[in-house]
Parts: sequence; structure tokens; C-alpha cells
Amino acid sequence: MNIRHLTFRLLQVYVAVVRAGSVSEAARRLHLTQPTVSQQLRRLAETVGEPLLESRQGRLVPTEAGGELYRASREVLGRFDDVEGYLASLRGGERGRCSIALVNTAQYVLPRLLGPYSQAFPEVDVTLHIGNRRQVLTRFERQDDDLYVFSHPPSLAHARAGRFLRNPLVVVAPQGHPLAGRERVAMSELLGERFLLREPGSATRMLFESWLQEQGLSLGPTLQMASNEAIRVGVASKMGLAVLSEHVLPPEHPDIAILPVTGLPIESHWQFIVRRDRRLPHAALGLLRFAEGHLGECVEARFLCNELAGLLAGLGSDP
Amino acid sequence: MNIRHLTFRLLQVYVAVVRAGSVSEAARRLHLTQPTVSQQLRRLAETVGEPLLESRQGRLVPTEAGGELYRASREVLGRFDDVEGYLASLRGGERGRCSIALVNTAQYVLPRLLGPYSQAFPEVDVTLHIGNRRQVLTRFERQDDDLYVFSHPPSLAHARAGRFLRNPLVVVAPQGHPLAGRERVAMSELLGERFLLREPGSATRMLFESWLQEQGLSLGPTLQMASNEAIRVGVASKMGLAVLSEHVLPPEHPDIAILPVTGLPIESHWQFIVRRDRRLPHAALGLLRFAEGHLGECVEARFLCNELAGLLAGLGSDP
DNA sequence: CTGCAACATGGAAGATTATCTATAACTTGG
DNA sequence: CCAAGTTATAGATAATCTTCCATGTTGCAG
Repeated sequence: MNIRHLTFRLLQVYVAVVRAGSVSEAARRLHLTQPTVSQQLRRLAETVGEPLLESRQGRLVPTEAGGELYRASREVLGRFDDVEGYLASLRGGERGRCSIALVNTAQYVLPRLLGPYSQAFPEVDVTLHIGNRRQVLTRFERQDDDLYVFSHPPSLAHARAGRFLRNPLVVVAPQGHPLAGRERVAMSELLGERFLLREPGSATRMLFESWLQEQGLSLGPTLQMASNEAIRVGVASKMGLAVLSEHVLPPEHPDIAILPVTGLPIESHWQFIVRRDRRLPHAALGLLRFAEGHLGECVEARFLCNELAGLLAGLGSDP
Repeated sequence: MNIRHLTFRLLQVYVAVVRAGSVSEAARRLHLTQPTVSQQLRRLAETVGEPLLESRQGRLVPTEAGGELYRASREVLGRFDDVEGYLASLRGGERGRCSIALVNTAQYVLPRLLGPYSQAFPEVDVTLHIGNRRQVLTRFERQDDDLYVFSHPPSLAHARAGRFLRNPLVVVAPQGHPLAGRERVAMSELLGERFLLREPGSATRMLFESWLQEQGLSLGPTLQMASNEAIRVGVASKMGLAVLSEHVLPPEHPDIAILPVTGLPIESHWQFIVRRDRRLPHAALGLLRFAEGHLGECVEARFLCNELAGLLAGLGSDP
């Protein structure tokens, strides 16, 4: 039997005939003419190399070979019905994979969104890749992931962006710092202090440095530390001052004071970035939709900045 | 996804590509050109309505949808491999159904053949229908069965026949009957005795009556009994004489004597009959082949008359 | 025996498929 | 950045599949 030219259609017709017990009846049910069905049947029997049906008192019943083919056909067609269901759930975003690359700082807040999302879509397999801005950019260039979270998007020629969260950067000092009680502090007053900074690839550092440059200021002594955690603990231990995202601070932070520096907080926003040239998996789209609808329930109101509707509209229209 | 134009061939190609992780490599393995495979792939993806593969550092790996399709394809192709195996065993006669209609008398001896056959081919489902000649003829007319066993075949226009067993009919008398010791007995000497006869549809009775007619003789008092068993017991109990197939007598029969009537035994033969107009199932053909090869081991040599080779040759050539 | 319903066959048109060659576009490792 | 290898696209052709209509054949019921 040469399986090559076997069509699922042929199996559908065959199954219909076996069920109907009659070629004509099957033809009616399939909205085909009787000769069409007869011929398909013959072709199938030729492919199999055995008679499939025989007439038993006016009813067509499968032969031994026909019975086996019928069983196999039912299983096979059923299996492909399953595939259709699976695809439907993929398309609905209820299932699938979604890979997200995050800048370091965003890891403090994104779980608030992903927790409820995973609850709602347990069949979606979300993978997070966390790195500093430079590392995430590399992943973006290599098209490693479906979604990216940046403060400042890379060139928008290849990507679409949608803001979803405010990310205010503030100057923090150890509790009890002489300037901590002041109503207003000028940045210039702080330049003599030691600043704890993230490594050069970091977005927080980049933002802070370009802000300083705009102001025409430059820092005195600095100390480089590779993680926000380390910096926060360092500040609490009076190693120096730092600029951090507010999200890095725990809700209660008795060891650390935010200094009311004029011109701060530096306002930036996290955005979801998607590449224009890569088809977004349904699951990733589903995640964005979920974020658009449920962000308000997941994060504090003061950080909220939901502009995802625009991104979604753009994705819906031309992918 | 429109399943209608989905070919098994397409799935084979797809599976090969996923396994190879490369279109070109799959093309080489399939002895196709690379563009052919590319195009099939595109068609498949169109049918499914989702991208199936994506390039991950130079290797093509299935997407979520592609993975599901791959699993389904493997299952489906595997299932049809099973069908092929099943068909092969059908064709080899190792499996299947075989329905046989027997005349009554043959039931004493056919099991000797069917026992070893069923042992050798346990997957073949043999059905026996036992009746007198008339009943079996009716089944033959209606084409109810694959094989028929008759002493005298119906018109050979619609059937082929092959003898396989002698069926000698003898006159039996109770042990101690006055003629039981004689060297020779003439039928005419027995006409005054009461004869126990089978019912009119029976082959044994037909044969006996036509033999009597040839001799210009006719019976005296008769008694009709519907089974060979009943007649045998009747004779043993001195109810009268009878004509029976030798096969009906047990190997040892101390109560019954065979009378050496001149002109007897009436020689007849059992034959396998197959209709010309009905395709013989492989299993039935296998049974005939088995009979042809093993009959000698199954029945006593004196009954042997294996002319099945001719029948098989006829079947092999044009069915 | 006759007629109807069911099945098979033949012929034909249009769509789809399978496959090729040639060529362009892209990826990737050096 | 280039060269090699991989993938995609285009165009072509023969085979096949799908489906129809018209017309035989056959088997069962009256």
C-alpha cells in the first residue's frame, strides 16, 4: 500500500460510508454525488490493495481489512481533531510559550504581573531572562525572546513599544544622613559624597549619567556594584549615596531615606518592546492583553502608566 | 485548518524535516530537492495556519504548534504502519476470518484438520455452519460463506471444487446379525430388513437412494432419523440396518458390524467448494493451503485423497 | 418478470499537488 | 566582509485529485 497519496479527505469519506452503510447515503450526508463517493472508495481500495467493503444483505459492511482501516481512520481523524483544539488554544493565548527578557530593575515588579497571569493561564510556559540593559539589548538583537522590557527602547525602526509602568529614579541616602531631613536638596550639594553606581551597561546608571550631563554636573568619588540589592544594602550601611529605582526599595525602608533632590525623580518608564520582524506568539500577545486589562490590580496606583492599548492596536492591525 | 488536502506524504516530509533539523538535510534523506521540501513545508504551514518551524542558531526547531503537529504526525504515521502490518498478516493468511459450511457428516472428520490449523494460525477466526446438504446448498446460493464442504458439488459453473477426503458409505448392522459373519452379502438379501435413513435433504440418503435405483432395487420398511448419531445408536440397539459414512463410526465399534455388501462401499468424496464469483479471503486460502500440506498428518491414510493442489492452482491464477 | 434504488463505470474539466531547475535572499563562521 | 551553505521564491510540467454528468449493471421487492 502506497501511503503517499492518501488524503485525510479520503479517510473522512470512507468513515462516512462505513457509518452510513451505503454509498448513496454517505454521498447525501457529504453533499457529494454518489459516483464521486464510489470513485473515492475505489481509489482508497486501490491504495490499500484490498477490498474494503462488501455487500451483506443490502448493506455495505467492512471486510477484515476495511475494518482495520476504519479503526485507524477514526483514530487518525480524532487525533487531528485534537490538534485543531490544541491550535485553537494556542491561538487563544491559553497555551504556549512566552519568553521575556527584562532589565535587572524590572525584576522587582514584573512578578506582580506574571503571578496573576500564570494563575489565569496555567498552560502558558513563561521564561524570564534577566540582565542589565546591555545584555538584554544583545538578546534583542539576536531575537532571542518574544517580549523585552526596557526603560528606553532601542531604535523603534525594528520594534514597537508600549509603556506600562513608571520607573522613577531617586537619590537615596542612609537614614540619619545630614540632608535627609531637608525640605529641598540641590544635586550640587551632593557631588562631594561617594556614590554607589551600577556597572556601565546598566540603564539606571545611563539615565543618571545623562541627567547629570544635562545639568552640567559630574560626580566625585564612586564605587561600582553589580546589583541593585548590593547597592541598597550598601547605602543602608552608610557606604554612600546612590540613585535607584523606587521599585528597588521595599515598601518599608527604615534604614534608607529618599532625598528630595530638586529635579528628581528622574522620570522614566518601563515599556514592553516587541520586534516588528518576528511574529509574536499568541501566548505573548495574550500576556500583553492580560497586562493591558489587569495591570491596575497588580501594581501600586502611583506607578501605573498603562499605554499598552496603543501597542496592542498596532499588533492587531499589521504584524 | 483545512484538513482535506492534507496528505500523508506531507506529514512524512514534515517529520523528516523536524528530525533532520534542516530542510536541505531532509531533502537529501528523502531524495528530493531542497525547494521541493521548502514548498511542501510552506503548504503544510498554510494548511495549519501557523508557523511550524523557526530558526534557532542555524537549526530549525518546531514552534509550539509545530511540536504538536510533529507528535500527531508521528502517531498517525505509526498507526498506518500498524495497518500495513495488519494487512500483511491478512494477506499471509495468518489472520482474518473464514466461514465454512459443512454437510452434517463431515463434522466428524473436519475438526481433525481444523484443530491443527487453529493451532498454527491462532489469529484466524474460523466459523463453522453445519447442516444437511440442502441447508448447506442454500447457504451456498446466498453466498453466506467462504468455503463449503460437499460430497457432490453444486453446478461447477459458479464454483471450483477440490476433493480432499474419501467418504465411503457402508451398510451397518448390529453386531450378531445373521449376515455379519458372511464373506459376501448381496443387497437384495437385505431388502426385507428395516433401514434407518436420514431425512430427505441428506447427502448420505441421496447417494444411497441413487445407488439403489441404479441397481434396480427398492427398500422395504424404513425409519427416518435426523442425525447420524441417532442412526448409529439405533443400529447398535438392533432397530435395523443403515447406510452410513465410515467416518460416523468410532474407531472401535463392538456393537456394530459392517456388512460386506457386494458393490459397496459407495465411493464418494468430500470436496472443498469455493464460489468463482466471490473473492476468497486470504485466511480461507491459507486454510486450503494448510489442508493441502498437512492433511496427511490429520486423517487416517485410508481416507486420504488430496486433490487440493489443482484447486489451489486454479485460485492462484485467476480469482 | 419488471422496475426501482443502489452501485459502478466512463469521460471530462478544473484545481491541486509533486517535483524539478534556476535563481535570489539570507545566515553563519572565519 | 566574504564564502559557503541554507532557505525562499519563481516558473514550469506532469501527475493526481475532486468533482460533476450521463449512462451502464445489479440486486432486491413486489
